[in-house]
Amino acid sequence: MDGYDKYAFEPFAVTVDLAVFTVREGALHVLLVERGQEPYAGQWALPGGFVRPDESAESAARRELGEETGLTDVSGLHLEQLRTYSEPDRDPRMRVVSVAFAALLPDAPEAHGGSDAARARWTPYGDARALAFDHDRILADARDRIGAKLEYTCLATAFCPPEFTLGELQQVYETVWGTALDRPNFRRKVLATPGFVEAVPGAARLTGGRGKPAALYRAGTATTLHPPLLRPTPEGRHA
Amino acid sequence: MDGYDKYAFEPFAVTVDLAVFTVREGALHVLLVERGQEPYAGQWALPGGFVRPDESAESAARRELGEETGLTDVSGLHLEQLRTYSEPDRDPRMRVVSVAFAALLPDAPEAHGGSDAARARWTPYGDARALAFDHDRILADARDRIGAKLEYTCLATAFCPPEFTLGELQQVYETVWGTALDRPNFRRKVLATPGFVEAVPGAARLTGGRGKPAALYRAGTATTLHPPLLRPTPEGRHA
DNA sequence: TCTTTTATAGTCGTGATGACTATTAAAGGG
DNA sequence: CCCTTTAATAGTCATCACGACTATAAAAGA
Repeated sequence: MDGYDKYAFEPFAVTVDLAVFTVREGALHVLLVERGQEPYAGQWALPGGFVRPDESAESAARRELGEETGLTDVSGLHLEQLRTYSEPDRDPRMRVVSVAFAALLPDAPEAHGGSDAARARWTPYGDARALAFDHDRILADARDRIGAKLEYTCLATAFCPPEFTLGELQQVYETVWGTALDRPNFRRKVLATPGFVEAVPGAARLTGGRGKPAALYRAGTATTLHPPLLRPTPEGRHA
Repeated sequence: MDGYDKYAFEPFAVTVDLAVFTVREGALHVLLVERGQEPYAGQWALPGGFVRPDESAESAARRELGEETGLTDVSGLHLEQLRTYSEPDRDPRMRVVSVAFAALLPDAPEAHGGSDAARARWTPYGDARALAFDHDRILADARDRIGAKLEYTCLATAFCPPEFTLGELQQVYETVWGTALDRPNFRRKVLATPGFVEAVPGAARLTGGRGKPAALYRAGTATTLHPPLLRPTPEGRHA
């Protein structure tokens, strides 16, 4: 931070880009917007925008999250900074440094498109390819991070509505990781971790299903998982 | 990224700040520089500087790492992006967004101070307080991250010279975590993890010690620890 | 009523790990 | 030159977490 007058510094534009995830119909979906102008006009991109003079990147990200999802209250949603992308040529017009965020939504309300980008749409993760700028990489990094954090945090409940069944929670893991989990073992692990979930006392149950109704749970107060809930290893040795 | 012409955007200065760690004499040390000018003149700060027009934040961070440590070759050192700090008031003069990095050094060569900051010094982590700007927080975040990554990565070898004993490796863990570890158990765990370390075949040994000479090891090819090497939990339940 | 479906309960064996004890190989002091 | 100190290395043992199962319960639909 020394040397403000020793080195000239170029002014940068600073933006935020958001990888907004939800689990819909057993598949991981991500919110994309269609670009209306060059460069990459007509291509899909992650929602985002410029950081304004009076706000931090976190504030800008949450503001954009509200604008792009059309939700009126985004204060409780999980939003975390991923990393910053600053390759000199990542925007063909000018020097743009982008702070990337990942957001997790429980339900999947149809995107209505905010003032900034009217054509926002939920897209299955696998279909989100050939995005504008370096957004393919940002999106892949975001998914990697979320998948890894499921192992050692209680983050999975951020994908769930306020009350949920253990089956729904398990489906979050299976969807993000792309692997099947043993149901009794998953149940044992979740219930054995204090503060991960807490039972809804009213013996409530979920309607609509075919089999035995499932008990409802709420997210607990714990934030980390000790010991972690490791995803099954396709190859290699260990536990 | 839409709306380049809809919203005016303020130009930002973009800097990198580095939390450079090493283990020296059984204590975690961090590289600090003394500020020569306002604001915070005379106070200590993390080394860093402006990102230049033709380089990414990663390039700038590695360049600064070389300048501040005085090392001629920093290409092999561990350097990772932490997160970006962008509070509007973090620099009293202007809007500065800083991308923070953590770097790990094996040996602790006395800092010689580069062109940018002549007064770089290794400081015990506990003594690094009241730093300029928001560097107290950056430094704390950096230590948290490094400590957490020791659990599930092979990062600890980045603190060690090319050849090291298991005792030295254990001291890295104990120093960063601030806890004592059981030596036979640590040894069993490290050797049972394939690719963490590999024995130096020449039955080499470390000189200078008092007791039985220790075998030497090199860093292996593995990067992650499965299952992780969890730090002992002071409170609470689990493994 | 019988089958299907899903949630929940429990069992069993193995591997990882915390807490130890024992042995080996050096330095240093008397 | 022995004997103590120091540190590395080699075990042992019990507990716990977890993967792989099997069994039971409670609903919907035929």
